Amino acid sequence: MYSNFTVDCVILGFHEGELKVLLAERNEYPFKDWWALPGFFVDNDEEMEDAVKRILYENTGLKDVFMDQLHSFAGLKRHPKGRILTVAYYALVQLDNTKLKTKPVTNYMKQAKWFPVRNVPELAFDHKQILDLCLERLQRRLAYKPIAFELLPEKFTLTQLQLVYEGILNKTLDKRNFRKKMQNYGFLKELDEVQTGVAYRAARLYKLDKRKFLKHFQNTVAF
Amino acid sequence: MYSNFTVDCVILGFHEGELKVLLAERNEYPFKDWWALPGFFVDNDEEMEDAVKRILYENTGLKDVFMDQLHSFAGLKRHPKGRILTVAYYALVQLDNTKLKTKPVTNYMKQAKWFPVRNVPELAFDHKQILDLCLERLQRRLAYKPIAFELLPEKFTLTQLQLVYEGILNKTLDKRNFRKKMQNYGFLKELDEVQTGVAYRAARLYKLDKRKFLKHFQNTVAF
DNA sequence: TTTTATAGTGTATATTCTACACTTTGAATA
DNA sequence: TATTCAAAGTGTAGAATATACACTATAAAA
Repeated sequence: MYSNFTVDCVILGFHEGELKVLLAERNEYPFKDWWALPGFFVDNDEEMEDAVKRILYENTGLKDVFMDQLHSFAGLKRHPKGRILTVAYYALVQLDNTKLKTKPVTNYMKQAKWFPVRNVPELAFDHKQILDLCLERLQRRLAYKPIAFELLPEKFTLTQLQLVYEGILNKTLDKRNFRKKMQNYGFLKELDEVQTGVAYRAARLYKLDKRKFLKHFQNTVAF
Repeated sequence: MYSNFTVDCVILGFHEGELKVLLAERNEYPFKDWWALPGFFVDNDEEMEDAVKRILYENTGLKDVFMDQLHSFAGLKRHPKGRILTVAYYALVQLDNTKLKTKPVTNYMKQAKWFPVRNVPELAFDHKQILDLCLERLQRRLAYKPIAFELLPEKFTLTQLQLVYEGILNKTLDKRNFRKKMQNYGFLKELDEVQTGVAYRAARLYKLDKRKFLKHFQNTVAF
């Protein structure tokens, strides 16, 4: 049995040097045929986080992803059928070519598709607002949560890491300064491995030492 | 008519050099006679923010206060009567001696009282968790939102401002460095007035130039 | 062997952060 | 009116961090 509130998910991935968001094409009124953030009613006996996981799985086939609550929206006019409270979450997934395929659908939606976050079609409900808030939050949280690393595979190059930072911050960064700073933090483990399958000099691979990361930022407050 | 979700308010003020939170003593089951964050069901035709304003007014007699959404809680076990989703907000009020009196009550609560935030009694539901999350958020947001100023009267001394920062960050700061930094930001207007009613050298009064403050922080993201 | 595309690296300057202690002021009071 | 009291107000030197900036190294492909 459904409860009376929904969760909406801003599902983000990083692909081709760009931050992408997964959108679903609705197959139900209101906003039939519009693109929207994947979301649905939470079951009565279901924890919110489990509902988010379920929606994530239905849309991407992925499990065990990083997620965090964003904000709740309950405007009287946000839904044409009357107020429906929604709790927005964001989820960060590690995309690679095999995972890029979206799962083809529940009955209430036609398809899911990845879009560059700064270039999305018009969205249903107040979902554009939710997306914008999400991007703003990510920029802040990037400074103290391991957000960038959740978007990358376990082993990554410094250039990939920089591209993720640039994608979230929406600005370019200086390569040398970026590397210096990251390496000074001391939470990157340099591996004895390099990239494979590239037609040029292969870059060194790194891993995040999450314990050190968390320790580094647990008590870091500005001032 | 009531909707099926509530708002809970972390109402904060600054008094006697300390950050204080307003708690209400419940007069209803569950948790009758326990201290709790003031909160109540949102009316069906009421915006959430208006519900927060209403609760704030009922408890303090104050209007026009700064507020911000914090987080939503919908755990299946948070309320003994079954899941009740609550949207937590925080509100920052300018306390002074005249405003310290709390309004004596609606029928669902016996009294409201101010407590030091780091020394509250055991709280009903998951309200301690909400309060802790609030304090953590405030520490982060202090760096880019005019939180400290919402807790102070329009005209304030630098020492008062420092005490607010210290109260929120829960640590002491160096006086000279604090002043240097604040004055360098350039969003404080030095007034031609000083404190009155003190038995020692009166301190200069300052005002916040909110436009400059917002401009200063609108695009400030770490990195 | 040359080309190509990206990896990888250092330095000088400016800015910000930190630690730290004494003098000034104004009201109260003796 | 001189003294006491309590807080206001102030500067500097050294450390750490941030910024701007351009070339060489490497590996695969042609």
